[in-house]
Amino acid sequence: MIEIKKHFQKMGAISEKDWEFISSKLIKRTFSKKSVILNVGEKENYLSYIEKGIVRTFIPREIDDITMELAFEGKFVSAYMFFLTQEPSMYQLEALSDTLLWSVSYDDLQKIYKETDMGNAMGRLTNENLFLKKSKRNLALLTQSAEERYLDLFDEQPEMLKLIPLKYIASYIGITPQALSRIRKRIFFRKEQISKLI
Amino acid sequence: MIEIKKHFQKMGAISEKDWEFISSKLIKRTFSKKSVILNVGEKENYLSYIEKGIVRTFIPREIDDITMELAFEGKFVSAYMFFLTQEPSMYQLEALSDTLLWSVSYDDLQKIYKETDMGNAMGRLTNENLFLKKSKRNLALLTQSAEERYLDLFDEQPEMLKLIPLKYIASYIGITPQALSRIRKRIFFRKEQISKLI
DNA sequence: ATGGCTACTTGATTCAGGTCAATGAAATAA
DNA sequence: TTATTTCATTGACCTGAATCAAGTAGCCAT
Repeated sequence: MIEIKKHFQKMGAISEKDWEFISSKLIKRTFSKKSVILNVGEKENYLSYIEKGIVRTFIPREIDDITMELAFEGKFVSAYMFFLTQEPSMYQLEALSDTLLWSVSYDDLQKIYKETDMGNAMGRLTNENLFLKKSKRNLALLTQSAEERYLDLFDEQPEMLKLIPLKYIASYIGITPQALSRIRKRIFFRKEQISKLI
Repeated sequence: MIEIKKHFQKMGAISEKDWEFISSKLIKRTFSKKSVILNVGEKENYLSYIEKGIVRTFIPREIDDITMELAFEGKFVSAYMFFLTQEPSMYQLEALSDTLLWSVSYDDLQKIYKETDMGNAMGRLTNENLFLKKSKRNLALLTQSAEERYLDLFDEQPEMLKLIPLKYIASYIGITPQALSRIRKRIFFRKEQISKLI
């Protein structure tokens, strides 16, 4: 819980009183590897901070899921779109490894917004960050090839990606596992060609 | 300016004092059709409410621009990603028709956040809406075909789209004008077939 | 250990959409 | 009004990634 406090303090000072109120609303939740955190059709009642683990957000489909998000330690996770609207979630959330979350419920978050001084400012800044993240993903989907998106993802999350099956990564960058396999092969051969020249 | 006040009042009550402060920061800006509102490389200093007109946000490229957003009357517009980071904008903003904006500068908005009671709450809610919009676009890009995206856009913005050249719509849904032309033809022929059956 | 999953790779084929090029139709300027 | 640019359509061809199908390799679980 100390971690999450630090996260907020980076955004601006929190009074002891506010932190006491906020922390009293945080619920500790644990999930074992491969367990479901949220099912499709359910209401997303939580916004959660990942203390430990990896969470995949996806739209389940018969043949091929669509991975919307891969979230790592130190980040927030939620079917946030459905958390905000409180409509049934189209997304499923799943722990890709043993996971520890600190979660705040929708109602409690509204209380935090109302009753703490920093609540709305924190909320605004958190939303700004989420907006930036979505915007970047959007930009990538519209301007980059699948290969570029794969290489960028690798730059950003080198170690974490090793822990995630390739099929989820493929789905996240918007292609099939087969296509990713071919892209990886192509990248590998290019690297070989270059190393021969040296 | 009355319109924009109404927009905020929908989100929650504003005190007269706060509204006075906020409205004193609003700058009226007008742009004639086809004029540039923001150039690439410039700092995006404004978040603007569109009282009249249509604004296109795009990444200019030699052959084909990439249209990131089409914004209509009653909505906010900004190269918001670069407004938030205050980094040079990758986006260009252009008026597709004669346009009237009410703009607030970055510094003034920070003052509004600090000095009004409702500022952060408004900011949070505005950011939530922007996040939802981006999320929906993301979802559409990942799950729908170009044809589906075109039909959906048509459902959402039937009259406004008539005022926009097809090439911008094509670019917005992520395809070339040629591809859109073929999609439209296909849709048209399908409609003909159906009407023959009746 | 071994039988059954699941993940990954590879090949063949198909398809949506891109690219290049030409033409017609509108809008804008002279 | 006519000239010029811009926009939309159409055709021929190409390409990246999807789909279908088969095979291999690692990973549990009994």
